[in-house]
Amino acid sequence: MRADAERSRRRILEAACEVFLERGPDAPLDAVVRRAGVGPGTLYRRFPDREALVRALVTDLLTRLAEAADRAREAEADPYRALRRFVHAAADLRMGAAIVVLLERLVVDEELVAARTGAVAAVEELLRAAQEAGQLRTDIGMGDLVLLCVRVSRPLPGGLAVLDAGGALVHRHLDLALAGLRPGAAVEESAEESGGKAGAEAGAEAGGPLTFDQVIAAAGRPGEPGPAE
Amino acid sequence: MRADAERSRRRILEAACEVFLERGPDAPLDAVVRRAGVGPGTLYRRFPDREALVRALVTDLLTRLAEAADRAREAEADPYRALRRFVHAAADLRMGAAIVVLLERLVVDEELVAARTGAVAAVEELLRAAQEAGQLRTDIGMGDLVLLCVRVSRPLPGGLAVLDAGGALVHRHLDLALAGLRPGAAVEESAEESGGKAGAEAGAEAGGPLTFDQVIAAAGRPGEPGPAE
DNA sequence: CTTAAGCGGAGAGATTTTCTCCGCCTGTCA
DNA sequence: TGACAGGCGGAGAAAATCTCTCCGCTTAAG
Repeated sequence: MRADAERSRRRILEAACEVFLERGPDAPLDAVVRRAGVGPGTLYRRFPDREALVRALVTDLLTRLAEAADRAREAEADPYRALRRFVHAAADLRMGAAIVVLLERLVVDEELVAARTGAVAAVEELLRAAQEAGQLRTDIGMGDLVLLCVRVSRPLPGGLAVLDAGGALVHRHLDLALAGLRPGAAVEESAEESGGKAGAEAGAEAGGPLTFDQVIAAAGRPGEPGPAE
Repeated sequence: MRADAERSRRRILEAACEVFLERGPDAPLDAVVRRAGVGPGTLYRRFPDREALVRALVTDLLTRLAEAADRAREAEADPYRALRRFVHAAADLRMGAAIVVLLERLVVDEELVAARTGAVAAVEELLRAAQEAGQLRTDIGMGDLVLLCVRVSRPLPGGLAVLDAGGALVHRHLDLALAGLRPGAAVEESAEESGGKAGAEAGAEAGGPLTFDQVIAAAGRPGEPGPAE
């Protein structure tokens, strides 16, 4: 593959990552093209359709995610610090967030499951180690960790995104969130007094840690719930 | 106003709130119509254009937000519990998140500023009280509180939204985030070791508490930054 | 029972999005 | 250095989506 072709490919993938993150997986490919600063032809030659682009992106991200986890574990002897380093790295790379946005649009074939399993295993290892060392609350599951990452590291809506310039704010808020996961942190009774409005019945079991399987199950079906997306 | 007209109006506002929250302030009004289960005619008769709808929505939300803050302060003697109650109420009503999404699309006239000031004052009061009582870290600003609320209570992207069914998960994660704001919570050195990739220069001053004014300033300008949204 | 306000939906027109084709440019290898 | 295969950007046709109006039927209110 020619050098400039490879460069284009990477620019497209990076642009796609950000665009999908900001505008959802249905964002016009045109927007990707514009952000990448290439012509439409270039995108469609490399990725025949939306599915191909998304698949390439997800595979790439899952791989890097697993690598980041391994690197974090090697770089920090302290289990909590390793976990923290990983979480920050994932946020930097816009990964955690991007993946869940995208997974739902794909038929998850074997290759994808393999990549996902690898990444999850690496992160789970970090989580478990921190919990066993008594440095993290034990009522937190992989699902909680992943979702918290997604929530905190997603770009803010609309004009607020500028606050995140450079990523400094994301890191600040990630640390705030992580602080809530330390064993010392106060735990509130869920109380269930939620107020009159929103349904008080627990759809997902609110009590225990959220497992990763629950997250996968939810991501599995496209637009099933709700009154016609 | 006839009873059914009022009912339609409310259904439209509720639908609009969710749709704008999920798909941004440019979401097709068609989608609002579909979710509300009314005909297009009904929407356009009540709200001549997008601006009218957005304005009605924001005004309504700001008012309710201020009310919720007052109610929380009266219901709980303990300052931290009052703040917590308010935060959960705001999440239930999809408010904090909706407002910031929408404010940027509006010319903020006097009426809007008044409503906003009222709401902010009420919440600021809650925050200050909790901090003075020593129940909350003092390196947290209104901006942090608001943004954390936005981040945690926004609907999850895509299919993951089903995990939030009933709102149980949002409340769980809100409590996790709040736990990170307690005085006891561990504070990390920001370290700035972010990793090679993302720019390490601090766009927003990463150090101190984020003020509400900073948030407003950011929300003020539409799509100024970035390489052509 | 009367009546006017309200409602849902069909659909015209405008806008946006997808994707192809083609002529020029640029790495790469001899 | 020169030749050329592969790559590039962009114009633009075809399809999809979105906005908003008009109209005949329904329904709340007196």
